[in-house]
Amino acid sequence: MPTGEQPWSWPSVSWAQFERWRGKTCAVNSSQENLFSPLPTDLTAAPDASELEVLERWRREQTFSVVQHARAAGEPFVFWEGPPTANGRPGIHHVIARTIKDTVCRFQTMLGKKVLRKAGWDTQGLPVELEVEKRLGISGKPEIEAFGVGEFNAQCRESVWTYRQEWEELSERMGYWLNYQDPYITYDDSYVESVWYVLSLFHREGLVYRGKRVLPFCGRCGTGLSAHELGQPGVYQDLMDPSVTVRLVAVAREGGEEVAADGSGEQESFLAWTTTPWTLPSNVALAVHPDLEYILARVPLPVAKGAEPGSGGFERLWVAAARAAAVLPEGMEELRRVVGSELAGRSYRGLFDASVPSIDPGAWQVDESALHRVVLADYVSADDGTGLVHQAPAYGEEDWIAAKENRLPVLQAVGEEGRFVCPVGPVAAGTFFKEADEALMADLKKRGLMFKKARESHSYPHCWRCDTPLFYFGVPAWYIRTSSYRDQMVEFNRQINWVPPEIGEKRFGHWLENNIDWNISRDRYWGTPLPFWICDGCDREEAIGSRSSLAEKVGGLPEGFDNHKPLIDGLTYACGECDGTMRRTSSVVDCWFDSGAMPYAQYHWPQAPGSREQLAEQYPADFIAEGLDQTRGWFYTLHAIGAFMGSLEDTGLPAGPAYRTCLVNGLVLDKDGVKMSKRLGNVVRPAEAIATHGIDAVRWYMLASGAPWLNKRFDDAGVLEVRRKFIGTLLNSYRFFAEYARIDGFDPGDPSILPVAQRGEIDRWLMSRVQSVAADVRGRFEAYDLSGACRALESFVMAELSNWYIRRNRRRFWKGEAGPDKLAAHATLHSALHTTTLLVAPVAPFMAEMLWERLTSDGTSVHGQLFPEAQPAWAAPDLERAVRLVEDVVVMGRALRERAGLRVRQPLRAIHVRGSDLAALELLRGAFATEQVLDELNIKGWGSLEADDGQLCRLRAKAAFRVLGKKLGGRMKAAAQLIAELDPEVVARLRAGGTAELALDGGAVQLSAEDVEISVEVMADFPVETDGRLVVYLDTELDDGLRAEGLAREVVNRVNGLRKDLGLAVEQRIELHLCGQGCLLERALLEHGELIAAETLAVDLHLGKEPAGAAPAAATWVSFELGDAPGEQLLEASLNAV
RNA sequence: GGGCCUGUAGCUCAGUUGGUUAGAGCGUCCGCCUGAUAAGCGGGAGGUCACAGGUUCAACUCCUGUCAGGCCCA
Repeated sequence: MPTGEQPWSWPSVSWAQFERWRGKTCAVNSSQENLFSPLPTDLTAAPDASELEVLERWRREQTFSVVQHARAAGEPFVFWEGPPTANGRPGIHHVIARTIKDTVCRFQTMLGKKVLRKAGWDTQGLPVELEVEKRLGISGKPEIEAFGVGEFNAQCRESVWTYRQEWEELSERMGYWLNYQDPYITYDDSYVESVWYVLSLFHREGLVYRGKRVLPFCGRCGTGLSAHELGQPGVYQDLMDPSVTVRLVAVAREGGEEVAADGSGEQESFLAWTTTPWTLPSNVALAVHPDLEYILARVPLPVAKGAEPGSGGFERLWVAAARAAAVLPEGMEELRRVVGSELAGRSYRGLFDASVPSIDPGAWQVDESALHRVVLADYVSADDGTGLVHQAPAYGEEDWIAAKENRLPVLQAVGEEGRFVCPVGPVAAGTFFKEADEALMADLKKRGLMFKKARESHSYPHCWRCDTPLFYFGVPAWYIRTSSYRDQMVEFNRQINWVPPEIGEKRFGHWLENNIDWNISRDRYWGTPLPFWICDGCDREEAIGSRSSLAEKVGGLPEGFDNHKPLIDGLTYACGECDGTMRRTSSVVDCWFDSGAMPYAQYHWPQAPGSREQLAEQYPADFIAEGLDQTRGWFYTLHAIGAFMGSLEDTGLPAGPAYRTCLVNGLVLDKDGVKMSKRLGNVVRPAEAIATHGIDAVRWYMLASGAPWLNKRFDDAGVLEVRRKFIGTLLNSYRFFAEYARIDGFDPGDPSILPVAQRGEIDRWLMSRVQSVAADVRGRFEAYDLSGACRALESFVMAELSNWYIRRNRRRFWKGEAGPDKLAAHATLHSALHTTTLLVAPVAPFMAEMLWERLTSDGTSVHGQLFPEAQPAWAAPDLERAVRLVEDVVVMGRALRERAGLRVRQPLRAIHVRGSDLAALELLRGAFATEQVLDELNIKGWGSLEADDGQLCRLRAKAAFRVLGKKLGGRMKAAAQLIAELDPEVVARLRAGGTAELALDGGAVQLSAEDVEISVEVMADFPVETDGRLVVYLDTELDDGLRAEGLAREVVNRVNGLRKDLGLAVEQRIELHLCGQGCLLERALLEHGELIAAETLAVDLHLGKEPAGAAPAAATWVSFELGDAPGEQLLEASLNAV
């Protein structure tokens, strides 16, 4: 196979295999040996070994490749694999996501589509670095740099493959077909180069800017911490911190000069509260909520103990109305009350005179006149503090956002090492931030600006490495201006088929609507280096989109250059527009950008030859599926990058969402609904679950037990139930079929098999059901309703195929000689199993393969077949309706037998049915339904089968609320009452298509048949059963003839039990000796000998204990007591195989 | 603190554009059937559809709030 022609490469496959799989030559290995061969005996009890054999066959015959080749010309169905990190172990939660992905891909392949399944690995980013730090016993950026970035990155590159084998083994074992021959690996030079190109496009379009990012910072380690690190245990510790409320003296600004706020002579101040006094020198504004009420209060100045309050004068303070009682002393007087928005723009005097350096925020143009004013912010609340929030944007995320909106300057008194960079009042430059609090507070107190001082305990983050208290700090960062095309992303999101829809509308939709610019830089080592060079002279930026242009700029790449730090950091070149040198910014890219760029980078687009064509075919994705936690992760980054890429003409990509359908799965919890964790020891290891139950059962359980997006409790008992009920029943259905098909040498290609249309009703019923179920399941898979498809199949296999068809038709398979009816039974069951096998194949690939192998024996794989479609020619809606009716009647008949204490083996004379539904009665009267009802219930005939006669039951009407509610509205209740009271004659007239008039307030209403639901009400004084539509009762009177026949059936039952106990093969003929005592039993043996012989496969039946010495002397006689009265009817039986 | 999801029988889950006896399986008790079945069938017991309001002729279903569990973010 010339794989080189393909843009992807599969392991090579011989043409013979290829052709054989496509079914062109079936001769190879297609002897009939395998046809209908038994399933492994331990398959049900221990499926693991059998599944491994299927795997071995797939491996040997390279089934995956072969199927992929067979679809190479098919219409593409684009699936993208979200890359896992290989330095984490795969868990049971990965099994559900992979089950979903594999099921959909198998289904689409069975629709004839070409589905590439390129594996991917996420290999860069902080988690990898942390793992390596741990392994090396080093911690923090300074130690990494001391260790050597080159060697550190080499270790990272190695480390990501720690569990690669485990991942690949899990994928293979669970039947997740993924092309691991040619995966995308995010650290590959080719991948990185594509990411550079994508970044260069963002830069080219002016969407990249340098800003600041406020993040928790460890002054000792000199590094910011990620959200991930903040989530480490022990990070948040309770700390006693000062809790201070300070006065910020209000001033008016006139011509740039500060003047007192009003002429009263009383000082007017804003009160602000903080637990981080060290940020006060960096204060730039006060924030109030625009809608919150604030008051200006007149309060007495503090006085010495014992002095009269107010004797020291008064001051005026602004505070949120809701906080006044908590913050202000008693005796305050409210002077004014305003909403926050009215305070906006008021000025106050800074707390310290120090000249604190300001930094360039990058993301906005600073308005210097905005310094030390009141600004508005929605996040302010009156739950604590004073309702006026001190703003230090260099040290707070929310402060930073408010500063951006108000174009505030950013003051930064504390630098990167956590030390003051300038002297502030009593605090010397170089003081550690935590140690400055006391001095700053003393200074404020001395100057009368301290309103209240306390200490309180609160939860504060510490560095997980060195336990140093963290502080929030603005560090330089690169951003993509995603907010500039937010509306486009929102619009494209509406075109995505989210399963379930609310994720897209709400969780993802809201997130997009509140989109903020994407910080793409990380000050780390193991990642895609940002391809941005900056001139150290004129600050000009350039983005470099490929290795070749980099090589051109710097005059050739050094030996061993691998697209990563540290070598790339040394590559500089002359600015050309000034005398400066272009140097790369030191950051690497957020690894989420790597995975979000996989649609392009997985094909090394656009640098690789042919990659443009590949991308054009494989973009956008038809389908992706991952866990809910990817909403703000992969789902977002794919979308954010895709929306941008589609907007550029030169990419040739369509403007629209990057993926059309996104199926989201929930978490997998333990059986008690608790998150699995190593600590609790409740982690389910995939390998163990698979070894115990087999993967098919696990896959089926994952999909069938509730909607995929709901959290799933993984319970062994649930998997066991799937095995016992669904899988067990399907396999046993096959075992039943195969056993008799082999005995009879059934050949599905036998030309004398009757066409479906000429078979009996029960066969046509099953074929009708088969094709209905095929259509239903196909539709559900197409709509990504995977659990619905599983439920439909479970119910079909268990209730209809096995419990109804096979149970009702058993005798046709094992009784009598070959003939057209037996052949039809074989053909019908074969065909039902054949279709069912195809239908379950996407979910249970191993079981399906085992069944397919035995049902067809042509050497093909079920996974290369086409998915079944509805067969309109087989549809028999009347038969389907009839069987539903039969089941209703049978259920009622069995209930009546139960109440009368009459077991089913005892024949009864008659069953009577009354009903309101004339069409139903007509169907029941038909030969097919009659036979089914009478046979199933063991009754000789219909006693009566009629419409109600007003004696046994009465016709009743109930309002059809759905229909009438719309017409009548408020008069519904009255109408329902009147309809319930309608005379039976009126109801009969309605049923016959007539009309009736209802006298309602506000005018009479004409009723017709569709306005009511007609039922029957039982009036009988003897036992009947009803479902509201039919009324059933039995003729329970027995005569000796019926009793004798009942006994004959008991005899059959006992003899067959004997056969089974003796371990006789099902087709084994016997010689049977029976001896009965009791006149009824004797009569039964005489009258029903033929029945007994036929049902027990007795070729020779002898009655009596010593009939001419036919019973061998050594015969073992077994005796049974039959009948209701003990000892009355005694049976002795002996049998021999012949 | 914010956004979102979930809450239905002892357990696991269905429940259609709101429409009148809220279903299934497991478990449990009683009975039955069985020559494929580690299965199946019938019956019994088991429900304040988390709670409280509201809209409506009508609410498990729609709206508001509360509570509980979970996820994501802060």
